[in-house]
Amino acid sequence: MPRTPNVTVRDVARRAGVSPSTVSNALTGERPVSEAARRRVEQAAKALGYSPNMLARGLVRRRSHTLGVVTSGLQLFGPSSTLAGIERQANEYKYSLLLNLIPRPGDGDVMASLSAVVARQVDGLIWAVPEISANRAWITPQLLSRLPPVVFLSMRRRPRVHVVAIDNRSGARLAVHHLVARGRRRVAHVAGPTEWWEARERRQGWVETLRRAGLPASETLVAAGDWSPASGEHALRDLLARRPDIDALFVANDQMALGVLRAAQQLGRRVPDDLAVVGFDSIPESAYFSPSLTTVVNPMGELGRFAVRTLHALIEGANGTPAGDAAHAAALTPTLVVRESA
Amino acid sequence: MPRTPNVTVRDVARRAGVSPSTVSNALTGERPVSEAARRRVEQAAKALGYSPNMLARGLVRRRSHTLGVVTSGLQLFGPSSTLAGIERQANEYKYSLLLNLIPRPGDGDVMASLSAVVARQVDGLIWAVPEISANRAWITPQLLSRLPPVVFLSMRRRPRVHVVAIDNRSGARLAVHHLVARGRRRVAHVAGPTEWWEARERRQGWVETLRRAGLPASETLVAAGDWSPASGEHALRDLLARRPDIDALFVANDQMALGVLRAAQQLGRRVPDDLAVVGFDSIPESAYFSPSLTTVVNPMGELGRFAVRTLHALIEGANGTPAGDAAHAAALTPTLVVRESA
DNA sequence: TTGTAGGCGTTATCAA
DNA sequence: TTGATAACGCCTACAA
Repeated sequence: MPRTPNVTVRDVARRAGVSPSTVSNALTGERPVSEAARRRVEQAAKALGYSPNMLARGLVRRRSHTLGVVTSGLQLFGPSSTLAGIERQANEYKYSLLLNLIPRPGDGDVMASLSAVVARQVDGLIWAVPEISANRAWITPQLLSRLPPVVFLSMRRRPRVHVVAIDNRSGARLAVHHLVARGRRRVAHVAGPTEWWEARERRQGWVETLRRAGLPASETLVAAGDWSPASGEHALRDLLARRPDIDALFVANDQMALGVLRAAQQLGRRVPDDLAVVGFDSIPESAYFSPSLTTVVNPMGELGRFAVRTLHALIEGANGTPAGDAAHAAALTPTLVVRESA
Repeated sequence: MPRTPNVTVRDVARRAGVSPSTVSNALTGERPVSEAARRRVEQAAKALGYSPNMLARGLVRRRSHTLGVVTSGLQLFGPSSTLAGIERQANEYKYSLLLNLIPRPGDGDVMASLSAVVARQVDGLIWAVPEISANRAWITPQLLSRLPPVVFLSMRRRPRVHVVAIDNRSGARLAVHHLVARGRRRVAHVAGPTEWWEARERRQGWVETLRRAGLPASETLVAAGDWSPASGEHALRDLLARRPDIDALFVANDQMALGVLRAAQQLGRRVPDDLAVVGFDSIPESAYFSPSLTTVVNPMGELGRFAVRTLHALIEGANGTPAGDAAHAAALTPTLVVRESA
């Protein structure tokens, strides 16, 4: 399979009997070109199999039409849905995506990813790594000034930074409120890892709702997992050992909820009769758990799309009217889907 | 947040008191540079916050150090695991990834994706869209000659094309053999959509194994789904209506198996006693289904890594010794994980 | 070991 | 409307 040698504007120009600039103008439509010339150029381009070199174009235009995406944990439903949403919206804007995965999202060393992306001259950057411990410490005005416009996903609001996130707290409130409204009085919580911002938010929503209802939200009602089904199983056993009286459970994600359901079955607690369970995320499988899982619908795809739209506005604003200078934060609100488990 | 104006090699050179080429050589290590010069260059680069422009470098070197990945269905476990594997291996080789998603994988119109990727001068291409109906019709020598080296994932072998795939058929054999060896005699099959190559392979493995064991593999023992849990549920009802005598089921993926388990429970068939069930894929949740699912482990991540290694060899060979000219195909073999359902 | 000059493929500028 | 020319930022001969 011998590669065809590069066909350039000059080749097309020669064949069409015009100058390189005319070829460029004809193909990009930047400036008007006579109908005759345009036709000849298009013919020549097709005949030669010409395809413009975006690297060269990017070099002179100082625009790569590429967005960098740094994310993590792609094998999970959430991050991959977000990525899919990002891609769809980027496609609509004719952006390409440069993908970079971070192996350990809790790690602070992000310089490699950062410079890889920046060196490739992306027009904007979406930071979709979840906020864990101090893995946002690198965000300084100093460093940001060397980056293209950045939109951060799933982290708490910060001054002078653009953030787009799911409103985890309100999602948790939805879930817990549903349980309380059904008459449950001892609502426990299986939390995600404390280091995760999203886990803390969901827990906070649980606390707030119980307090508001005049119900206890004590430490003994909480067990933390690591998002995995195994940890959910473990958490329920722990919880029941400490507090055999609980009658409902808000679980911080669907995977752990799956483990909870299994453990409940093994321990002879009927769901929802003895123990009502609500999850979070709404992974596709959750509708087919036994019993099917009542859960919070996390609009991950929409989050991705929204991030791209925000970034697009930032990029356009950057070299036009200096629009988006005031950093802003936006939150998408989850909904609740009620099924058998609660 | 004002963007810093571009810092170039010339700026670094001026500050370090050397020539641009010395800067280049010092930073890339292409050619030897005196220790003194190197130190001054590095200092200057750091002070100026210099970051090389990969677009410019790619233009002159004719190497973008970027791999294009075209895939589909990212919200599913398989494709996203593969992508994660691709990324990991690409990272080790210092490649960046240009991601492109195809909305409808059964569609034949792939030219947009193709030219977007080619125009960005990727050094190689991984085509990870599943083979469905005639969505490979575009693969012609004519067109391939205009593309960089391409590795195709998950499709049947073809002459003059590099293919890396999971050996679906042998995975299916593993599953069915397990059922037969446990004494099951009427083993039905919930298949994926006929249009999918992978679905046909898995079904073929089912047929082969039953034939070899002298057991029937008739049409009435097959129901096709669309990979979703809902379709699995539906398929089991159909199957039992036709053939109430079946005692085992090989399901073409874990998601459908989840639907099957649920339907079985509702219909009062005990798994595995009345009906043994084996799935395919080994999604993380499957270990926590009730009962936990015996299934075929699909090395998706490994597939991605392998694809990148293959592509890397192709790229290196392309402009060195003309190595990988003979197209080749490789298949990764799945394994079986035995749990409660069979 | 270092510097100079030229060009990678494209678009922008300016003059025709 | 068109064409020559000069960048964009970098690397690689080649010369010193």
